[in-house]
Order: sequence, then structure tokens, then C-alpha cells
Amino acid sequence: MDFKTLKSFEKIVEHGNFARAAEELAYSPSTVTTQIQKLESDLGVLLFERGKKIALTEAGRLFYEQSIPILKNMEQLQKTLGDLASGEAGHVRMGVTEPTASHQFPGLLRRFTEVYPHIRISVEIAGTPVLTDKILKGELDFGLGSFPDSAAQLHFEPLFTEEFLLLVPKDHALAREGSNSVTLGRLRETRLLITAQSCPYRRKLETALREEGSFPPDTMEIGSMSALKHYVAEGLGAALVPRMVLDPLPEGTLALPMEGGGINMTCGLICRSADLPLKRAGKNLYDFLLHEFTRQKG
Amino acid sequence: MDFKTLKSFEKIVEHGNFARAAEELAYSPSTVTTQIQKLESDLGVLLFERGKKIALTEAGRLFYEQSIPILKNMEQLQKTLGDLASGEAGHVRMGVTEPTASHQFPGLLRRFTEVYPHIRISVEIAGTPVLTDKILKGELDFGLGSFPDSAAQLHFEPLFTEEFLLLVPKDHALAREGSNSVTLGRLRETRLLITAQSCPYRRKLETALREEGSFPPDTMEIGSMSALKHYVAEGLGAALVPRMVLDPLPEGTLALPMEGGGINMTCGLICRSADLPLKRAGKNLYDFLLHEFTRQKG
DNA sequence: GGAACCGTTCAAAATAATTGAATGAAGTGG
DNA sequence: CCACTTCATTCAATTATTTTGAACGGTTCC
Repeated sequence: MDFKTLKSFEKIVEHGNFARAAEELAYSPSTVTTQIQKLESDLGVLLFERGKKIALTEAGRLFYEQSIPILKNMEQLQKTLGDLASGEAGHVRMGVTEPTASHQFPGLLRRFTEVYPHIRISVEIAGTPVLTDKILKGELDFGLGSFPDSAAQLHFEPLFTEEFLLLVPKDHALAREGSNSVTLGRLRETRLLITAQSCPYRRKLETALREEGSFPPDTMEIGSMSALKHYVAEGLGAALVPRMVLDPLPEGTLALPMEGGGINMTCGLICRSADLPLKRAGKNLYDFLLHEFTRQKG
Repeated sequence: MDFKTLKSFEKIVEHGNFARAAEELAYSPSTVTTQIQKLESDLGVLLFERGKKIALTEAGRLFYEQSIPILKNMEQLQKTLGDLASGEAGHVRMGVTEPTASHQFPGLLRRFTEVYPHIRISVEIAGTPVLTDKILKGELDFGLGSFPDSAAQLHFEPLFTEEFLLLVPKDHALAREGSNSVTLGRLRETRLLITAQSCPYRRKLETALREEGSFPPDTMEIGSMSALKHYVAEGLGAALVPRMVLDPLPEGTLALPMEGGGINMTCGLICRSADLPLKRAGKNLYDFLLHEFTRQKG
């Protein structure tokens, strides 16, 4: 028994009429006649009473009541699988590093869910090493973070570059000079608050400052970037933080650009080279993020 | 999409194996391969991961979970309709006259339901005229009663013949004579309790007695046959009642046969000639009753 | 009485299902 | 390491089925 036959049966009952059912389903009239005859012979039961007007038999009524829900269920199932295949639905597991996870990403995700309301998303927030590890193991579909240390088997798609600004308390020595920017060298004069060892921003920063010989003698290590802001506001020292973290600027602080372009760090999408091109729901989120950032740039 | 394909899919998942599924369904191996390939292309989704061992994909798992209940529902529906077609299930509306309805019929119906537990039965109890009327109108499938007055368009199938016995109080004049039977003529000497005008037994009785000139001058009309017994027991008179009503014989009464064979009445199955042969569930009950009575006779 | 509509029939054509034999890939046991 | 088995797949050929158009017979509705 074929679902097409059930569909014909449904339309015949709805229209009370073989001809209109055939028309709606783009069949020739004889086709639906044959379909119903075969159906009746399969079931061993007459479905319609053929008089001047056709009418459901008792068996036909029973069959209608029970078969239409079956048909609807199958149609729903086909749609669900279709969505899954087209990427309209499904499950994407992605990893995001801080501070992106707390700043740009929420808004992006909100806009994405407006376009693809049926895609379920899991966001794991961790440092780049953890993310790349899980991406390689297939536990995450892709990630949003800085350029990974071990790029083997990984594809990196740059999205945006973050400039580091120097966040200082309003009454800090470097702030009072009235200058609008600071040279790297002056950093040695202050205590620098930095994030944990695992933070990719910290590593980027450390590498850059050591190359310049500007790494300050006094540092203090604060676990997270968002917490770090409050230590600066409290006057414990200065910190180099990505621009996105400074919205809103903490009370009693100033953000100064570094002279000569300062330090920049590029974030982007990370996935297994083997997984390119991504498929289904994952591809939709990946492409959405890519598109959003190229649009922003242009 | 065909239910045969779903069935193959089910068996493949159950056996974890194309080959065994093909074997069980008596398909060639290539058939199930083709079926699944078509199914996958229809759904736009791969159902199995083809490695050393086949395994369901995520989509395949989803499809399995949802499609198998659909398949089961359809199989159940087919069985239900099959039962309906074969007469294993369905609804029979029949009419029965008293006193058969209260005596032989309950036991027959019990035995029938043991053979056909899924047939729903409605029993209407009424006089033959009402029954034949409803049978002709199609409101009843068939009836069990006496030969109908208007036999046009009706078929009557005799089942059994009931002898009328004279029920008298133990101390009744006709009982005290020590004789084992009574002639019709003696009936004039007693008050005769008779049932209502509509009762076929009453009409049969009245006709027979008037022909013989034995209709007694004193009668009393009591609505129902089963009530009538108690009036006899109370000493109000004698009554001619079918043998079946006299089990059990009411306290303080005697049942005397009429001399010379007495009065008999034939009961049988009544249905529309146009409906012969009966179909489905109705035929099963009709044939069952027929068979039970011919067996009893032989 | 004639036009329009409907369901059905029939033979032909188009499409789909099924098969057996061959192929290749993977596991098994000596 | 090499037969040996098992298994899914491919391919061409066969078989079954679905679909169609045209014609037919019935009914309804002016």
C-alpha cells in the first residue's frame, strides 16, 4: 500500500468527489479510480458506496478515521527529515572562547535563531586548546576563537580583529598625562593585570609584550576577563583588554589606545579541515556567522 | 512511499543486517538495497552508515522511532478491516421475540461470543410485527421469531417448533382427574390466561382454538408470558404456554400436554430476501444460530 | 432533449519493483 | 597469509504496477 493512494483517498473524502481529487493531485480521473479499486481489494473491503453520489461505507468511514492520522504522521515525519536534511532543523554543537561568548556572540545567536528557529544549539565556553581538542575529537562541530596553536587538520576562517586597549583607573599615572595614547614601553611603569595562562588573549599579549621588551615587572593574574575590569576599576592596576570587553566601560576607568596600532588579535571560525564543507544545520550557523562578520567589515 | 519499504526498513534495523531482512521478507538482497536507496532519496537523508557493519544514522534513528509506530498502526488498521470483512468483527443488530429472548437465546449468544469475541451485538426484544417492520426498514439485520404475517420480501428460515402445554394450578379441576393429557375441548371449562394482542403466540393460539371451537368464554389478558406463569400459580386459571417457558416449572403448578399433538408453533430466522445471502458478522451469527438448531434436531 | 458532469473500463505506454549473476570489500579460520 | 565466508552493492533484464487518454454509460440540471 502506497501513501500516494492514501492521499488520493483523503482528497476524495474531502471533496466527496473522485474528479476533484484527481484534479487537485494532478492525476487523470482513471488513476484515482484504479487506486481506490486496488486499495479496496487490498483491504478486502469496499470503501465507497457507488450511487448517484459516492458515499463512504461503514468500513470506509473507519478507514478514513484511522488512516488519515497515519498519513498526517508520515507527512510530518517527512517534513522533519526534510528540515534536518536542508539544515532548517538539527543540532549544532559549537565552542566559543571568552570574551566573545559574552559579548558579540549572544546577539548573533539571537538573530540566528530568528532565521532558523528549529535549530538546537549547544554552546560550550572554553579556551581555544580545549575547543580545538573537542573539535578534533568530533565532540564539537566547530568553534569561534583565536588562531589555534596546532593548526594541523584544522581550518581557520578569520572573522574579526580585536584591538587591545589599555584600561586604567581614572586617577592612574598613565591617565593623568592628558595624552590620548600610550606607548608599549610605558607599560613597565604600572602593575599589569592579566588573565589566566590558558586564555588565548593572555598568551597573545605576553608574546607581543616580551618581543618589545615591555613586559612589566609587576603583574597580577585574574581568572576571567570580565572580572578583571572590576579590579582595574578598584585601582589595582592597568590591563590590556580587547575593545569588545569595554562596553560598557566600568565606572571610574579610562580606555587608552596603544600607540602605533598597538596589539591586535584575530578571532575566527575553527573546524576540522576534513569536515569542510560543513553540512546541514552546522553549515547554516557557520555561514551565518561568516556572513555577519564580512557584512560588518564591508 | 510504500509500506513494504517501511517493513523492510524495520526488519533491517531489527536484524542489523540487510541480508537477513531480505531473507525474512522473501526478497532478493538487491531488492532491499534498492528499496532503502529509494527511501533515502525520497527522504533526502541517509538512513544507514555503511561501514563494516551497517548502523543507523541520526536521521535513521529518528525515522525508525517515528515510522515504526506508523507502520504498526497501519498493520493494526488492516487487521481490523480484515476482521470486519471476514465477519470476525463488526456490529449485528438483531431482533428477538419473547419468550425465546429470555430462554434459549441468552445461552446461544454466550456460546456465539466465545467463538466471535469481537462481534458487537445489539438485541432488540419486540413482537414479530415490530421486528419485521424494522427488518424491512433495514434497522435490524435479521430477527428470530415466528412466521411473519406479511412474508413479502421476507425470508423465513424455520429453526424449531414449540409445543404448547397447558399450565394449571395443582388443584385445578383439569389436573385432579389423574389424566396425563387434556383435550382441546376441555379448555372451555376453565378460565384461560392469555398474553397481549401483539404477542404472536397469542394470535397463533387464538386462531387454533377458534378453529376447533374450543375458545373459552372466560379469559384474562396478562401482558407478558413470564408474568403469566405467576398468575397461574396463584390459581387464577390455566394457560397454554410454550414448553420453553416452563423451565423452571412454577411452584404449585402442573404442565399437561394437549391430546392429539396439541398446538405447535414454529420459530425461525427472519431477514429481508434482498439481504440473502447475509454478509460478514451478520452472516456468522445467522449461520451460527442455524447450525445450533439443526444440530439440536439431529 | 441536450449539455455537463462523473465514475468506470480498456488497451497502451510509462514507470517502478524485483531478480539473478557478478563485484568488491571486510571478516574468519586455519 | 591465504582461502573462505558473509554481506552490501551494482547492473542489465524481467516482471509487475501505475498512469494515461479515449470512449462509454449513467445521472443531474437546465
